[in-house]
Amino acid sequence: MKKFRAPRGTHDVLPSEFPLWNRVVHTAEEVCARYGYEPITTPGFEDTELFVRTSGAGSDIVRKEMYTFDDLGGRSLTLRPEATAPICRAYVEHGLHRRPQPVKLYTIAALYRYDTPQKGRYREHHQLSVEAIGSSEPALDAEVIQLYTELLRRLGIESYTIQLNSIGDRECRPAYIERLRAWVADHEADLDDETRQKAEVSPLRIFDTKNRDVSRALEAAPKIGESLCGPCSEHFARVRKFLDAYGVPYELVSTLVRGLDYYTRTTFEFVSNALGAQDALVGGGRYDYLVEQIGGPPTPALGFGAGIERLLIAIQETGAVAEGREIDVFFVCHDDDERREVLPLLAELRRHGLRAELDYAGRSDKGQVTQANRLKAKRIVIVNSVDGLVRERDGRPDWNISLLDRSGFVEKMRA
RNA sequence: GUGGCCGUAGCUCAAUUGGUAGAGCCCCGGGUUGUGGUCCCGGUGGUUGUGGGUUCGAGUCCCAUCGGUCACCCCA
Repeated sequence: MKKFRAPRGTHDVLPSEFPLWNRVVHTAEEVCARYGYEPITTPGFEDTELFVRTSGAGSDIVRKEMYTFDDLGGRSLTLRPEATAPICRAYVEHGLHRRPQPVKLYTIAALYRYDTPQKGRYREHHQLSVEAIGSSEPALDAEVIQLYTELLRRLGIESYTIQLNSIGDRECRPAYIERLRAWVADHEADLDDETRQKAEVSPLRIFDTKNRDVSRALEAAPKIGESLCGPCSEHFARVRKFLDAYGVPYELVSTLVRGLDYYTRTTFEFVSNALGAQDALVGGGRYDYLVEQIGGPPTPALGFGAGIERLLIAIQETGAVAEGREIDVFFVCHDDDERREVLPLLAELRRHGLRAELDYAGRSDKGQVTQANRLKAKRIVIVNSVDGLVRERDGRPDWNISLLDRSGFVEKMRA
């Protein structure tokens, strides 16, 4: 018989992992709600063209990471590799641009990328995506970034650095890219093949190299920051001032770019040394042309994606553990007569919000008590006909209780 | 897609120069105990990731493949 395993790069979230998982998810939802972001859910797959057009044919996602398939009706669909384009699609499709702007949305969803798995990188992973659509205000950039610092604070994650940059817009970036390509052409001898190729496909990313010599050579290359047009430059300056006002520390990284084509102006990443090579806790930025690119009105926007699995790794690095909810009452029964006596009480306790259990594994009396202790039951009720011997977990003396008075029973178990 | 390391019970690991699989934990039962977390006894559980090959014989050697892990690439 073939043994099945979770497909490569995917993983199960087991019950023992849920307390921590839920802590992350619930905290994220609460923080988003306080900042005025509303939940939205989009389909797990979309028209392939949506991602190709927005991420860019030259992006790694489109070139080699999409789970694309034809459905039985001949449609080309793709498991969503990122959440921003789908949310913008929904924004346009449902006329959210007619609502008061900006529209602030968030979602927590599984994303799919066909990539080689390693620590913190999975083929199916989950992201908190926060998107603020319909405003170019620098204060909104600062809000989105500060929101995430607040989430990290609530989760107890302190060891990280915020990297910030601006990559310009369609006014200033094309001219800059021309200058950069020209510089690369003049300095080919000092660069490697990889860098020369990147200059063609994705010129902004040439700075992201591990080659020391290339890196040194590139220090003399023109940087986007020096080439920003007036409006972009002013926007970036105001973003920084607002971040300062929030008291959010950041470092300017002139080589920080994004892998997707739709980004403009502000880009940022939070990096953590707890994560190994995949060190980004979150990545995001502005995408002022994305909405109109998919058929909506010109609509400035920004957002970020934060990997839930990476947050979990970072939290575990802090040594934090989350415990599941304890059992309130565990009934120990010998036979069906006693079970019939107990079942109504079990239902009654549960109806009143208590977590009550009994044995379903055919355990011996001793085994049942062991099980109760294992579940950390606060109270064990050892049934003996219509009475029960109540044993307190905290060591207080045992006492007897009647099983006949239901409401009285609930009262005493709540005490 | 590329490279390094790794792959024995649910978990953590052992198995002398290749000789035919074991321990602890967990789980179940029994004993002791205050019908309890200690202790003692017993039990369930593996075609050694999978498929080939070398050999009288392979967990141990070789090849392939799958998976894990770390790194490159890129990112969450």
